Formats: sequence, C-alpha cells, structure tokens
Amino acid sequence: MDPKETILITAMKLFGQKGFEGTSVREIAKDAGVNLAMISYYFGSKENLFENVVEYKSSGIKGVFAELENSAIPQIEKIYKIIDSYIERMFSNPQFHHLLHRELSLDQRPQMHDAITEILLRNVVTIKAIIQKGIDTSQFKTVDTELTIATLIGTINHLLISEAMCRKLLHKSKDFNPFQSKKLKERLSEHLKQLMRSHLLKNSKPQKSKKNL
Amino acid sequence: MDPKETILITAMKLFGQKGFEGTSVREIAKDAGVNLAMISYYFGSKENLFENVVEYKSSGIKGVFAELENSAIPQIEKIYKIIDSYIERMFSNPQFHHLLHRELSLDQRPQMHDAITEILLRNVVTIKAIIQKGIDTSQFKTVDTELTIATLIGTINHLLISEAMCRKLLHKSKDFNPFQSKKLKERLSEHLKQLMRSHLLKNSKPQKSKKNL
DNA sequence: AAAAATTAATTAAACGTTTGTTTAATTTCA
DNA sequence: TGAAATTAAACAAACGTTTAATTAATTTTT
Repeated sequence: MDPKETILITAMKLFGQKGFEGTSVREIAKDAGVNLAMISYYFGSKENLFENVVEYKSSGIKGVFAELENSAIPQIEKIYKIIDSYIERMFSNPQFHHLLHRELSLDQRPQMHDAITEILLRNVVTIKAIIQKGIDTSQFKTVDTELTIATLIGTINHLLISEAMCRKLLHKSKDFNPFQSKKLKERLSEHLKQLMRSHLLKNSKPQKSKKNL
Repeated sequence: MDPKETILITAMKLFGQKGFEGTSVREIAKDAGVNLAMISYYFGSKENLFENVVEYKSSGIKGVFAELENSAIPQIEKIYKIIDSYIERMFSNPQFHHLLHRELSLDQRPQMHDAITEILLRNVVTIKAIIQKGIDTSQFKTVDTELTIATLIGTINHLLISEAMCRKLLHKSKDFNPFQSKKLKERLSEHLKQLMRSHLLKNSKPQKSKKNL
C-alpha cells in the first residue's frame, strides 16, 4: 500500500489514542512499518503530518444535508434524518472526533482551530435554515435554533467522550462496547427524535414507540 | 503561599491549557516560581502531580443535589435548579473540564478513568431519581432518563469545548468571550429549561418568556 | 533562654532517555 | 544514467528524575 497513506492512517490512529504530544514519530513509523526518516521525507514535520491527518480524514465528510434543505417532506422529518446521519457519522469514528475535540480544547496549535471548527460546524448553516423554515411555516415553535443544534450534537458527543463514562452513565458492564453497539445508536436516535418532537412541534402528542405495539 | 498549593494551581492551569504531555515539569516549576526539584520532592513524579491536581480540584465539587431530592417543590423546578447549578459550575472552570474530558478520551493513563468518571457523574444518581420520581408521580412523561441527563450535560459541554467553536456556532465576533458571558449563561439556562419543560411535562404549553411582558 | 542536634526545605547540577529532525549513503525503479 | 525512495546513523535539544550540597526551620538538650 502507498506508504504515505499508511503513515496517515497510522498517525490518525495513534494521535487519536494517545494525543499529539503523547505520540512519537518513532512510534508512528514503527507501527506503520516504514523507516523513521520517511515521515520527514513525506510530511516535513510532525506538526505538518498532523495537519495532513485532519485534512485527509475530513475530506470524506461532505455536506449531505444540502439536498435535504429544499426537499418537500415535513421539516421534522428532515430533523430525523439529520439526527440519524449525525449519529451514524460520529459513531463510525469516535477516535477522530476525540482528536478534533481534544485539539480544540488545547492552546497548543491555535492555527488549527479554524480548520477544525469548520469541519465540526460544516452542516450547521443548513440545520439552522431547516429549523428556521419550520418556525416560519408555523410547523415549529419559536426556539433558540443555535442552542438546539448544540443540544443535538452535544447529546451525541457526550456519549462518545469515553467508553468508561458511557458505560457508567448507562449502568452497563465492562463487556458492553458502547461505540459499536447498534442498540445504543437506536436508543439514542429514539431519544433525540422524541426530544425534538416535544421541543419543536406545536401539537406534540407523546408519540409512543414500540412498547405498545 | 504554600509552595505545594502553588504548584498544584500552576499545574492545573498549564495541564488545562496545554495537556499533560504538552506541559513540562520545568515549565510548571518556572511558572510557579519554585525550583524544579521541588516537584519531585513534593509529588514524586509528574504523573502523581497530575493525579493530585485532579483530586485537589475535584474535592470542591460536592453533591449539592442530595438535599434537593426530598424537597417539596415540583419536580420540574428541581430540574431548573440542576440546570442552573450545572451551568454555573461548568462555566466557572472550563479549563478543568477540558482537562477531565481530554484525559478520558486518551488511552494514556486508564487508571485515572474511574476517578474522573466518578467526578463527572457524581450527581447523576440524584438527577435520575428526580426524573424517575417525576415519572412515577405522573408529573413527567415517560422518557429515557439516562439519555435525558446526557442531553443536559452534553448541551452545556458542547458550548464549552472551545471558545472558537462557541463563537462560530453563535455567530459572534472575536471580542466575544463566551466563557465569561453572563448573557450566554442566561440564554443557555432559558433554552435548557424550555427544552426540559417540553420534554418532561405532560401539558407543556409553550411558556413564553420575557418577550411578552 | 541559648546552644546543639535533627529534620525539613530548597538549590544547582548532572543523570540517562527520548524527542523531532537531518545527514549521507544506499537501494529501487524507470 | 538519474531521479526517487529508503535506510541506518547521528544530531542537538528537551525530557523526567536524581543527586549531593546547602540553607531554613524545628526540636532537643543543657
């Protein structure tokens, strides 16, 4: 395989697990099975490798909600799709999300903050427009759109902070692997949809789920 | 001042800003105005200093909700108090929260994960009991209590991840300091209370705020 | 209460490793 | 033959920690 890409993937894994300062270039080289000097040869410096990792991994994250904005379905259903899309994406690579959040919370490389916030907030404009349209067309109550978005993303994120905390919060045993649990994703989806129905819809009947089928 | 405490406070500040691996003991010593060897003398090792920092800073965080549990006020008002208490606490020391979350997301010192989750989830049992009692006494709808807690804490946390992202999410200019903004705390409090009203209360009329006074 | 003895606190210097990066030589491939 | 890729070795700097010597504070003895 392309050694450059191997380095990127390995670096992403180790930076995610151990942090930037906690990972040595020797470790990356060894794990990737390439010579130490190859990293400087391809990327110049450790910091530049890091920037390349972020760029490489984020290039796959597209603005998938743009088409949703002008779709004909009810606004609340667009919210449902956004919820499921976010859950899917964030659960599919928790380590990369750790890396991004960790970097944002550090004062070490502030020049990267803009790039990372851009990645994390890539779809916020679209979501905001969808909620606002819901309000304008009287489908939704008047809510704080920006903080509603914080609630959506923040709830998902809170479960992804660490496996240990997620397990403790949900009272699960050690053999429960939260980040790979399909059940948890479905439970989270249910919760967020119910939450957003109550929060956004004007005549929000407590729409019961599977229980009374 | 007591040099031991000076070291703890300085270490907490630098670990919060630059991470554990990103901070050298020489830096801590210099910033604290003590000799380098004093850190080993008092704390034995850098890692032990880190554990002492977490212990030192978290000893102040008490379970203030215990008394609330058996209070006579409506359950939803207990939720209000919890919301304001969490906002106040988390906004009062964002850096320490960064430190805790960062440590949890790392594989570096897993022996600390239990201690940190204990700190972060210290009041979860109480909150859960309050929501559950609300459900049992028919004040609240049937909700996912655990994920409701994730929503509460996760929403606040999402705004605290970084000043840069918070500003971008709220479309504020660079001179806006989110972590010290009283207005933002009030706005967040309003949002979460409205959210929890809709989510929890059975007959949730859109209870308007200041706007129509 | 003063002097001596003992413990604690503080210091500068050095320890051996590990760090990110570079060099210069070698191999690979077109 | 020549450019690109890969290697082992070396670089200086920074790292956490320890040492041994010195000063400060406390306790014990007279």
